[in-house]
Amino acid sequence: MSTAPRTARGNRTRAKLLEAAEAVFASVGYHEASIVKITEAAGVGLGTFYLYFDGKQAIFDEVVEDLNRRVRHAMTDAARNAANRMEAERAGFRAFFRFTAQHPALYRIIRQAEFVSPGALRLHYTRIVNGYIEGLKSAQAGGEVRDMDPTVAAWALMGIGELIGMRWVLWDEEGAPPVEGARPEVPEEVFEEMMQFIERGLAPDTRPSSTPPQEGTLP
Amino acid sequence: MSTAPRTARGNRTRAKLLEAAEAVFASVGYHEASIVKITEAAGVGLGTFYLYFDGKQAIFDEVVEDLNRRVRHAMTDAARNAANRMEAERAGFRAFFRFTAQHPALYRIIRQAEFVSPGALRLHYTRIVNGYIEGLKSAQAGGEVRDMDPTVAAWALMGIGELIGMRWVLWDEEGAPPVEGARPEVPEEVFEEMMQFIERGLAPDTRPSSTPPQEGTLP
Amino acid sequence: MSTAPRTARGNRTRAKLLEAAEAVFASVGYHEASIVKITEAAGVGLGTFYLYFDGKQAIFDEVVEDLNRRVRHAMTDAARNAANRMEAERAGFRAFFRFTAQHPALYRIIRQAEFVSPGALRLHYTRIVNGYIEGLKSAQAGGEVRDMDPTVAAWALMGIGELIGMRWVLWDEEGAPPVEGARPEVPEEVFEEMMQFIERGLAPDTRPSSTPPQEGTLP
Amino acid sequence: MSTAPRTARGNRTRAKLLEAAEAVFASVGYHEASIVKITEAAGVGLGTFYLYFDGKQAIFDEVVEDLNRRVRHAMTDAARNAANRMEAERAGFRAFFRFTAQHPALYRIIRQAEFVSPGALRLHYTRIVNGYIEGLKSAQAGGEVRDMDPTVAAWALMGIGELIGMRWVLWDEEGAPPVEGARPEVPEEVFEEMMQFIERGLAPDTRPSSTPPQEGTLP
DNA sequence: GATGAATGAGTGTTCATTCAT
DNA sequence: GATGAATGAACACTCATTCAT
Repeated sequence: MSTAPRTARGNRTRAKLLEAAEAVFASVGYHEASIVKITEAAGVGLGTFYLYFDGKQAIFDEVVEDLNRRVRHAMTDAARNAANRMEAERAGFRAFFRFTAQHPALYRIIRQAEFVSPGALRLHYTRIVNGYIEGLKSAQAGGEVRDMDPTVAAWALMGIGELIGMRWVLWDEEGAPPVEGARPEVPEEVFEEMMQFIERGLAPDTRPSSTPPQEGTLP
Repeated sequence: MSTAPRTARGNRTRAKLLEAAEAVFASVGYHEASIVKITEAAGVGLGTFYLYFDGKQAIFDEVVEDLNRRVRHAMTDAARNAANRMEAERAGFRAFFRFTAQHPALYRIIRQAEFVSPGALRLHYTRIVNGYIEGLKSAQAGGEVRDMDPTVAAWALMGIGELIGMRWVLWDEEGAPPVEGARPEVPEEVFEEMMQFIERGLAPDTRPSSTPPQEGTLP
Repeated sequence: MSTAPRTARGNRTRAKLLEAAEAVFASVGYHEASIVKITEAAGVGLGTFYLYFDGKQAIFDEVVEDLNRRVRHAMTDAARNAANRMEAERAGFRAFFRFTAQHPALYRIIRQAEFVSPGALRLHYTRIVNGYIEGLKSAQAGGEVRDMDPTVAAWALMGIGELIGMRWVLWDEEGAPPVEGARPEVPEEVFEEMMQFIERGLAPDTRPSSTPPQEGTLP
Repeated sequence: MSTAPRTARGNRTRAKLLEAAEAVFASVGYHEASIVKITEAAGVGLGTFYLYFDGKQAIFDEVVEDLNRRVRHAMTDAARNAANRMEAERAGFRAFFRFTAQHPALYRIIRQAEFVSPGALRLHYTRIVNGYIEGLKSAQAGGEVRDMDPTVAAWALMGIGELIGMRWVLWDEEGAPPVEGARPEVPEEVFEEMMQFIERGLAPDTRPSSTPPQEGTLP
């Protein structure tokens, strides 16, 4: 059974392992990632691994957890000072793509999780989606978003972000399988088109018939 | 080196292997799927496998290829007799979800492909997206869809379908990781909400300023 | 899951492994015996082992079973043509020591079994003891052995054989730990002393005072 | 290299380790017993172990030594105030079984010693047997035991005690492999049958026909 | 005197692949 | 065309031992 580190040195070792694991999982995937590769990348002995983690699964779960926490923080931080809901949405998506660009691990690891750790996978998506849902609800309360089921909308947004990110952040132009390292973010035009699509999908109805006040301005 | 079957018996054997492989990959994933499991499921000898396929990767690629062809046929078939573009879109999505429900393998196998066979993964998405793009282009020509970049729209649609499908088709309610076997399709309300979202996102502008005829009705 | 061999070649391989395992277990003990050592001794590939046995424990159990069967056969065969019970006992013990001399594995493996496979250990002793018990019972019926609890007597005999065998068959004079290879049997004087001890322990009472009644029935 | 403790505190630590080791070896066997388990059971740090013992083997040897000393003391103490040789024998066996019941470790550890520390094993048996031999010799001098080779007799007694003890002290009725904890001693009937067997095996010849006094009754 | 983080050789086991039948 | 016995590289994981603190 692995133990939490009790010393500063132990804390450092554990962190090195976690970081190395993220990199290795991201670059070769869960199954090709051997403990030896991880410990070598971390610069520690093989046995050391088992001082801090119960096994390959365990560190994988922690990596997923960690990435999930970080991407959500990145998104909420970015959305914090937005003027309105739509600005917040844009900021959130930008942060998401930026994070993806800096941590390609996110996608690659999450996709592996399907078979490796289904629970972790669901938790990951659910947490992000829940963030969307909350945002959408308050936007609906403020009249900024039309009255649709926020859960459906949230999953739709998640899907849009996921595949747009995959296509424009992860896939290098017509190239080889993506590897680690920083990547360009989503091109501005693409981002704008995507946001237009989302905003229209969520926009409240503006049918003239439903806005009597304007009619009052008529002569 | 594998050989194309030369006899009718050989054709049958090859088909049995392909079918078995799909089932095995879908239920336990690529890495847990051993050649022995596949040949046992197919009811043939272990050595026979290598008469028809060059290896595990090779049969995996063929399974992906096969699934991709089938899901696209299902979608285009469904959309064929649609009255207009939006009807076609609805029919396509429905077909996509139905196929997913009947072949959970689709998702599960595709997600594995990221590391196993990146080329196959990209081909899969690209082919479906290309179908969307074509449809969107012709809809734009007919004025049914607004003038946005059809590629961005296509990837957005793909993402929506992917995650809505994952959430409502593959995940059993609050439960264990999805396994094989047929599942319920997406609930009607969810489908409708999703389609509303998409339709609004794609709908041509109906700004009064751009529709002078309406202005003429004013006094 | 291991499979029974289906071919003659497979049968040979399995037998080679079993024989090699007996030798390796006997010479270095269960824990030091690695599968590699066994397969090398058997002259087969490492992976081949798992075609025939489920693991180290499994082959160990089979080796114990096998040794047990053989030692019992050796004993009953030897006792078969004995004139009377006591002759049978002597023949049985001689066979036991001879077997031990030729298969030092017997002792060494059995002693290991305590922790490795307690069930196998108990079965081993119980089976041999049961043989003794039966023999003792019929000897009692014939008046050759006094009326004591045959189970207690059987375990006592077992113990005598075990430790006399250990001392005179397995331990080379004042020397290093015993290794494999044939050894001298128990010296004749020791054997004779031991049998005397046993025979007296089992001999029926011959007090004249206890049999006069029968004599009294004579005319 | 381990050091003898120099302080009272050190003495206590060493004793704790020895006690813990006996318990751990007894319950899981030599190979499953890890130094960590022992130090945890002793309530000391892992590194501390190597302050007092050179390694796993070394502490094992000490545990064997210790158990051997204690069982012999138990036996000689019990036999000390016996009226005659046979009483002493009975008392010794009783003490042996009682010790076994209270320290199942004895058997379990001894059986492991075969491969772990063959020297320790031989020393253990030899010491106990030597005690028997001495006792038998003096009994022979006193005419209480017949004139047989005392070494053979001693090993026979050892064997009887060993297997009767194993069967009735260690094996719970028809049950699972024995674990630690106190156990019932050998049932009285069994003990009595065993002693009868031994006494007859050792008893001096008392054939009336061979006793000259009777001859004197002849005319 | 005491500690526990670090190490890496060694183990059991799996499985894609080959090839003689 | 079909088979399955044989192979060995590769992996996750354990644990006795060392040593800096």
